[in-house]
Amino acid sequence: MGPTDVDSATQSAALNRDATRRQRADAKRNVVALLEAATSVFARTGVDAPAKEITALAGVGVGTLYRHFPRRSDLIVAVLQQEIDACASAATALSAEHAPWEALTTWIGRFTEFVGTKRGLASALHSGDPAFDDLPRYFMGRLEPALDGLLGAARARGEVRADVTARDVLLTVALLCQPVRGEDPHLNERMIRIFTEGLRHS
Amino acid sequence: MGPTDVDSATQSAALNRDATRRQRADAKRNVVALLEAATSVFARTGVDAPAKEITALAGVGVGTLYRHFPRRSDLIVAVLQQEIDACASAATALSAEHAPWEALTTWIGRFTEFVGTKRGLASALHSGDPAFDDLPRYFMGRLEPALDGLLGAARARGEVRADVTARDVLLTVALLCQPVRGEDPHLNERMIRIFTEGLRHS
DNA sequence: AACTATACGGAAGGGCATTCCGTTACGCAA
DNA sequence: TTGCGTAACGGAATGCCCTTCCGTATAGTT
Repeated sequence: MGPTDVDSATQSAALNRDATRRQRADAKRNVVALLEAATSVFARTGVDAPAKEITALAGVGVGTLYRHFPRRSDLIVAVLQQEIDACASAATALSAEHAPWEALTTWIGRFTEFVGTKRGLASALHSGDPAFDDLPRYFMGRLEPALDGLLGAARARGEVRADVTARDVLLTVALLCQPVRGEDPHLNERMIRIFTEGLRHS
Repeated sequence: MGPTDVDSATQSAALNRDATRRQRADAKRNVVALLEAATSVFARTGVDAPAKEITALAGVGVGTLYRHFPRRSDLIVAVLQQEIDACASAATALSAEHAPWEALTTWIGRFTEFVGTKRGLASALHSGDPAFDDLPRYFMGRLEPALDGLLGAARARGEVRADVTARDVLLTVALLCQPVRGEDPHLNERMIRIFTEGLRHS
């Protein structure tokens, strides 16, 4: 995690502080520590991990966590921001390098890997919990336009049915990425491949 | 809910009591009250509803709930049993009345409606929580053979790709049934239709 | 009517999320 | 450099919910 990422995460976490923004050095350090701890814990235990586990690893009190990330989703968004952004920009790269259909399927694979790796991201995204309201917003805000480009190109060539939106695909794949207990981990890839196949045919 | 259903639910709840099974009348009454309350609460709040809400509606103590349904899934299974069974037997009826492909897609529609209506069933089905272990077991035990018949018939005619199992389809559709906050409710149907379309094409 | 196993109810125990507030220490200004 | 105002800290306290446990009540039998 480079310094740039940290800065942007810090800014998003501590939303618009007033003009004379004096962000104290210790506060900044703690935000970084929390983000690193959360990244590690989310990867291991999933996004539902107890808050205490994160604060313990970061070496701060729970109060500090809640100060910087009032809602759980704030923390999750901050952790995932970089990865979501990377995924979004992969779309433009792919569309430059590949034919539309291939770019589309490759990107879906990339996206699948991303969501599937983040335990619980998908279910958080679709949970009814209002605490996660911001996550889908950010997620969609970045990825919908990205996918829309790929989808539009393929559609223009008649390679994709016309009645499917980027939003549809994003939501579907996100749903299909959810790991199923006791099932072959490749199940999800297979399901997504079948769905993708369905995209061609009206 | 007829007396037959109650009996079967009661039996499943109080697993193999010994030969001289004396099920007390008050116990039976309470089981019925709990099932009715749970049905109502699940429909309103979802399967994650606090246990207390159910016991309060049933007019019993929490201890009574846990006696009859030691794990949460026991209660959910009991509530859903009839509907799962109905869905399973619809499969044989459909395969008798329709051509394989049509029977298959019709049944998937039926199944979609069933899962989609039950708030939280899908996520309970896929939650990591070991308390729900029995639900997928029962669910699969009943529905996998049912769907397998439909799928096999369609596959025999070359109307379905060979590399897809009943289990795959069941899990996928169950995932795709999950309602997404703030999205068109028809989204799910649409996603499932696209997936189904993908089933035809290898 | 007495007896016994069954079942009841809710208090107790424990975990986790979130809030609150007395204490700490950063950073500016004199 | 020193002192002050305030951002920020930490963790105890609160509250919700799940689950267990056990003293009490009662159905059903003799």
